[in-house]
Amino acid sequence: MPRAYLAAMKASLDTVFAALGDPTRRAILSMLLEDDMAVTDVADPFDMSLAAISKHLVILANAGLITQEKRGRVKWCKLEPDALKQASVWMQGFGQFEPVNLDDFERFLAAELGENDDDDAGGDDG
Amino acid sequence: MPRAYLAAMKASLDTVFAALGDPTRRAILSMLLEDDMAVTDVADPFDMSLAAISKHLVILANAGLITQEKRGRVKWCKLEPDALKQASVWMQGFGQFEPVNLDDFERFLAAELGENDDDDAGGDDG
DNA sequence: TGCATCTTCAACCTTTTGGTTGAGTATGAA
DNA sequence: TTCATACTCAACCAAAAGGTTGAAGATGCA
Repeated sequence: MPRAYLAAMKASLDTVFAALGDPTRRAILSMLLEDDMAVTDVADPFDMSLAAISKHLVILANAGLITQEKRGRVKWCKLEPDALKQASVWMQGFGQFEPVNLDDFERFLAAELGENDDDDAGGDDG
Repeated sequence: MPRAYLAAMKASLDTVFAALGDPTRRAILSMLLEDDMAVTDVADPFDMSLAAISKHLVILANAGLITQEKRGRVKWCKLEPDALKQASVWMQGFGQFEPVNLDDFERFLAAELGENDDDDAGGDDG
């Protein structure tokens, strides 16, 4: 098999993309965009046991997408966006996309919400 | 749950990232970077049945990452890099990465091969 | 010490995923 | 028509993923 294909099969990309494949884990990453959080607080908005969230966090940590640091009883979770970089490089290699900025990201989120979220009555800030 | 998290859970992102989570499927995408291919030819380098590859192709097509067009007996598979774009936007929203160009991509592939592939004697350029 | 809190572990369950095989369909060629 | 090629379908299987529950460690507090 040609060598570039081996690179595409690299394990680290594997763990990153597999981690991103689960919607709960992507939601967790989005939450951590705003601030570091304790495991309990990460779990809070989800309709799922703490143990399940704990497992998701292990998967994210193994992929390098977050780090966890215990201070006292509390284990703090921190987003590590650098781990996304190699995956991003891989993806952009395909499309030669133009660079994307935060504006694009926010517009993207807004568009997604417009499609999805019809219980969002009002509260639209521009 | 805050609205941005819902966006992070969007189904289309889900299918794209889940599709990318499998190393065989990423390898297929890499192969299609070079040229459109028939299903049989896609399957050829893999140590796996044609039926298995056929299923992978369905997953890639459902994620919008490829399209398939039947001409005669042959079903041609074509890379659709645009589907990667929204995933790329999502990822870049996290890191505010600098734009990446094809050079970066190739350097990335080279570095991966350096780590992995020790039958690669020489060819190390800084 | 005793108790509450934060988190993980272990055992278990169900569903999904990724693979196989053999048969079946569609097309092309002789 | 007959045969070969290109691909998919259906049934099945094993392993992995994602969830649950209850118990068990750590740690902090009174």
